[in-house]
Amino acid sequence: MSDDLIRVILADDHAVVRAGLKAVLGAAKDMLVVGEASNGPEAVALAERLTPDVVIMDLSIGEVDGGQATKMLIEKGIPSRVLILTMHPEEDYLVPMLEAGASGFLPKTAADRELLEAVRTVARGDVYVRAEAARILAKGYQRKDPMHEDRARYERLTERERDVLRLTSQGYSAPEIGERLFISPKTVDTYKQRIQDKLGLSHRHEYVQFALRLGLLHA
Amino acid sequence: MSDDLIRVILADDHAVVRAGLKAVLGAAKDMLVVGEASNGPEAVALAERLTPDVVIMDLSIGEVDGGQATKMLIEKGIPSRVLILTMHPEEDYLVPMLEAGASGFLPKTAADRELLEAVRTVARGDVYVRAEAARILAKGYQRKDPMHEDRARYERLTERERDVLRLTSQGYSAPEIGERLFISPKTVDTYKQRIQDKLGLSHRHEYVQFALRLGLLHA
DNA sequence: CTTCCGCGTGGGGGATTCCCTTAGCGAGAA
DNA sequence: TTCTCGCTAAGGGAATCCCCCACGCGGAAG
Repeated sequence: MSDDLIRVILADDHAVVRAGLKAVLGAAKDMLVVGEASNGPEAVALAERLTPDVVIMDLSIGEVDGGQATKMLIEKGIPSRVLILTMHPEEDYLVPMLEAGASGFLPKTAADRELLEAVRTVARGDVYVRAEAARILAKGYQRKDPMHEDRARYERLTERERDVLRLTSQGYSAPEIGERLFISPKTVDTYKQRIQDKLGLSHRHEYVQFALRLGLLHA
Repeated sequence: MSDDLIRVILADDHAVVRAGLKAVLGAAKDMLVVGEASNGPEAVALAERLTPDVVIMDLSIGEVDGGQATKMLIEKGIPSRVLILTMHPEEDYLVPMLEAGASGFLPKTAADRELLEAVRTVARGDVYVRAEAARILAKGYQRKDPMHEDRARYERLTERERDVLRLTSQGYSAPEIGERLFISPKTVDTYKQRIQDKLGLSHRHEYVQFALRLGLLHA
């Protein structure tokens, strides 16, 4: 196995990026690009067929993102390792990707030799994470929990309660919300009361902060 | 001039992307990559020194983005053409970039030959825009004006009025804002009245929408 | 087959907030 | 000086918010 070439699939929706990766990997004598995909499902199908050693995966490749594609690979039992290569900084995605089953994480700002080193590392079955990112692994779990708590509490809300939470955080008053949902303003009041009981949100600004954290606004 | 090589500078903070561009452009007999930069100021300095025919510029390259770097090139009177190459869709950035002085705009999803065609087009002094993006140019100006109007109106507000606008859109009530700014709730009322006079915002949800458009939230 | 609970729906009433008008004061411009 | 601009503030009626309570329905537990 150690004499064989490392077989690699590239999954990125940017043609220039794929070209760049092919150029870099092609210069290495111990690697071979055996396939390319421009979206998530394509990458999964290709990996299932070719069972490469490594899949180099971008995070934002169409509707099915790299994280979902990675999970699919794991669930299907495909033995390929996944190396996440993205323009997003480690802070936001490192931990979720490793949880999804990725074996390595590298920002696109990385130099060529770092990429080759990462590919070889994950091909060996090891996990590749940059030294600077090690701190994230230590700290990251602390600030991910409150986010998950928020999300979990939000999931416990009723459909109507979520409507009221969203609209209230957008600045609508109870009568205005009542018009939109075709219910009485007093009913809206009731939902606000329930939201307060369930989430502990009392003032309106807490609604806004909560909605901002959950990404409920900007819609 | 038509016999000469098209001299190109690459400005992108992603090493792999630069490698990819070099690979693609290197395959073309009529082009030559004469320099690389990984951030905006570096790109400007390099272009000033080498006066290439084309600068291929990414939008998000550090603190000084591609738009600012493009403006700097224009202001310094550097004769190089700028081709914006980005992962962002045309809808959001095409018009602002052309206004900033760019000669071309291409998403990174574009194929190799499209990139070469774009480089040759801007090197000739023409403007390169994809066919699908022509629609944006027709429609874009209609929806960019209100944005500029919003921004312009916001600039006309006084410091205190902006504070109240921001805090109100975050969901704070007049008494709460008064506490934060160390003024009376009634004074906050006054500012809200002025904001309504100047911006025509009456209901709270209009505050939120306005602040969302202006990017005042998420802070 | 009851009983119970979750969910959507509504009301009453006191406290609070909002909206609109009016106004004083200090600093810089005309 | 006089005028304008920005920051400050109050009064009062209308609207909203907050908290407690109530009803009907459908599914789950008993």
